[in-house]
Amino acid sequence: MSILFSRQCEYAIQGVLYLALKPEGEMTSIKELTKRLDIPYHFLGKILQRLAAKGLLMSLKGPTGGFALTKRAKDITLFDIVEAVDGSAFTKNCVLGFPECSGKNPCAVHNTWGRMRDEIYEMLVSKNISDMAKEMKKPEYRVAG
Amino acid sequence: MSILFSRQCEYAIQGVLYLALKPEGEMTSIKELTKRLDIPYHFLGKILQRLAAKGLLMSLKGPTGGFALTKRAKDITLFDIVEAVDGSAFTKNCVLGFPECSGKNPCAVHNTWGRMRDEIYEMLVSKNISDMAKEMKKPEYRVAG
DNA sequence: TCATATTCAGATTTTTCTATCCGAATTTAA
DNA sequence: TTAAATTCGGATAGAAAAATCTGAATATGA
Repeated sequence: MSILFSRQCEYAIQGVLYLALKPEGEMTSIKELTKRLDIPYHFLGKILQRLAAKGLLMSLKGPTGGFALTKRAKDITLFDIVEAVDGSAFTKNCVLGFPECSGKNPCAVHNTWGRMRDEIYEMLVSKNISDMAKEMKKPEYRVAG
Repeated sequence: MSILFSRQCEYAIQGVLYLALKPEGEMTSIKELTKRLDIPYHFLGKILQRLAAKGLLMSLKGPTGGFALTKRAKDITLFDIVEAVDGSAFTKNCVLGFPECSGKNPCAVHNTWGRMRDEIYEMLVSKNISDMAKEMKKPEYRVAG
């Protein structure tokens, strides 16, 4: 079970991190991505199409075609990806599910969770994709096979 | 979309918080609960049955029947409920979804998220249901209608 | 005893998310 | 020009979660 993000969103993050290690402008095919990461082919295709539609990725058909980042990896944050795929519901909704929870009518963990939510948000915007990908020793070999 | 917990779990928490305001030993029917909280009748029934099976609640059939806490509200934490319904997957899995993420092979937010996860856990075990329910001005009237 | 109000158990439906399939459009390179 | 490799678009299937339905069992009180 996914924790904070939908599975789609996790796949999107993993894919973009992989793309971030590529030389700028080089195209990467879904085929290569799904071979290295452990993600179903057609599902990842859909996800990358969505990211392309949102302007995060560019795409090219034909042999030598594939996907690439539209911006430099330095200028992309985790939050950009999460927002594009899952939206920003987690910044708004009550963590206990009370529909009317708010500052004036707080649930019992409203303030505590508020601080944590801010920390999570900070985590998502603070690091860029380029640094993150390099930080992980071998993001592309994470999955055995 | 729910954030950290499944919808079932959110409903369970809301229900138990409501029960915590009742005099010790008093039975509360699903009917009353679903009238005050905004939760589908039969779904809540299933959830309370599960909590009863796990030993958190007791139940009684017939008129004047219903559900009640088995322990004093002071001795129940949010974590007790979350664990009973959602299990403890969120304490284990990688937040970015990398299947092989671990201390030796960490993803780019492994340590940061680890700290946050611990804080969340701390939040779940630190407060008891009794204090929480009282803290909220009127947990039972949260939902308009 | 009997009508009523409840929980209980299991099956079923609905909705949402995940994943797959297929054929068309596009691009490359021989 | 043609074969091959890719993305694209839309439909479909499958799985999981959420919600509903139905009838049985049980308890209450008149």
